Amino acid sequence: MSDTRTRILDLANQLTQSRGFNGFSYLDLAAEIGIKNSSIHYHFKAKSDLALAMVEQHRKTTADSFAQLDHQFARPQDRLTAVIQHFQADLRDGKICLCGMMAAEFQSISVDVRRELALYFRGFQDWLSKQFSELGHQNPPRAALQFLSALEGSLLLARLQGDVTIVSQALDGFVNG
Amino acid sequence: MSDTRTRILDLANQLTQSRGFNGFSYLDLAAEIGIKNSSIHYHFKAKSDLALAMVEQHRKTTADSFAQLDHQFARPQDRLTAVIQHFQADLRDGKICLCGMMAAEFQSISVDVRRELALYFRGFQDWLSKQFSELGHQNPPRAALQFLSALEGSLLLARLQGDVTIVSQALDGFVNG
DNA sequence: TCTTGTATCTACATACATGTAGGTAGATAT
DNA sequence: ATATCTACCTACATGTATGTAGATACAAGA
Repeated sequence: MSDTRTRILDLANQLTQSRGFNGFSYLDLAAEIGIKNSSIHYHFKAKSDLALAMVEQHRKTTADSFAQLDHQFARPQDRLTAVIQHFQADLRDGKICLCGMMAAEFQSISVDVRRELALYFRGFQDWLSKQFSELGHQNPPRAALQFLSALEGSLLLARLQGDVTIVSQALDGFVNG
Repeated sequence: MSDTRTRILDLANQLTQSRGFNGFSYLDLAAEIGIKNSSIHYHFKAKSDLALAMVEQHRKTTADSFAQLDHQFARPQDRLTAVIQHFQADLRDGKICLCGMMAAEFQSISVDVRRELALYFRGFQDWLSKQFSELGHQNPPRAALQFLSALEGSLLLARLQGDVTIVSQALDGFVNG
């Protein structure tokens, strides 16, 4: 895999997180990377192929991150806190969850990408569920869904209001009391 | 105010809720209404004017709806349930919260529209806060923020997974237990 | 050396989005 | 009757998005 391909994916990731997948073009990518837009087509024939590659890659790196958190922190609360801080860090650059962004663009994406997105959220929810299970919650999958929903929604509100603490406010019931 | 202007606003509302504000064009509006795209410009000089008019109108109709719920239902729980059912009804047509959708498109909208969106969410949160206050919550504004975040996030997840019950699952802690 | 693959390029095709300029037809007001 | 307003129109300008066709430079393998 060429370095250029990686650079395209990374840049597309950033732009999707800030502007949405429909918020940038191959011309934007090409200009920033310093090649021609037809060269982007060489790596990703259609933009929908780029979308699929992005979500597939993001699913994998996210799974890795979860595995890493599992052995980095002994307490589930600390893992959840780390997750929250991760999203807050992106938020400071105006970036929100890649897959949340694409979920908002649901109508314009292919069924392949939709399926991949659904798998991402399922993986996220399953991992959260394990954390709440360890914490002794009576209904871990439910708690996981509530955490995930609150996270995605609060990211939208926090960015709009320019206040990253909105995310922690929306989620503090899960990691504390 | 002409009937055409109203039809434009209504259609733009529906399309924003399903495809996002950047997911339709003046040509789409014109084709559906049966006029030319330049006639849309007559009513809304620029697309950003349309955005502003939409959010302003939505703020007003939402405020009216809240006032109506207040005297239609005696118990705050019933009002919250009605709100949830309202969003679930839209969801069955593939439509999610107008302002949630536009919040996701944050980067591409003008500061005027951003301010109007922020006012919408503030109004929503304030009303929710009153409900939780009546219910004896210890921190009503916090509960309101959590409800609102979970609502917006669960709409994205529910639409992606094609399961409206995800919304009630994400919010049942607020209206029950 | 010849062939194949990789990564890029130039040039073009097609479509759409956003708007502007200027005209028209009918209603209303003076 | 004349002037103005409302709501629409045709025609066009400009820019952008997505993508294709075909050429080029260069490296590696048979």
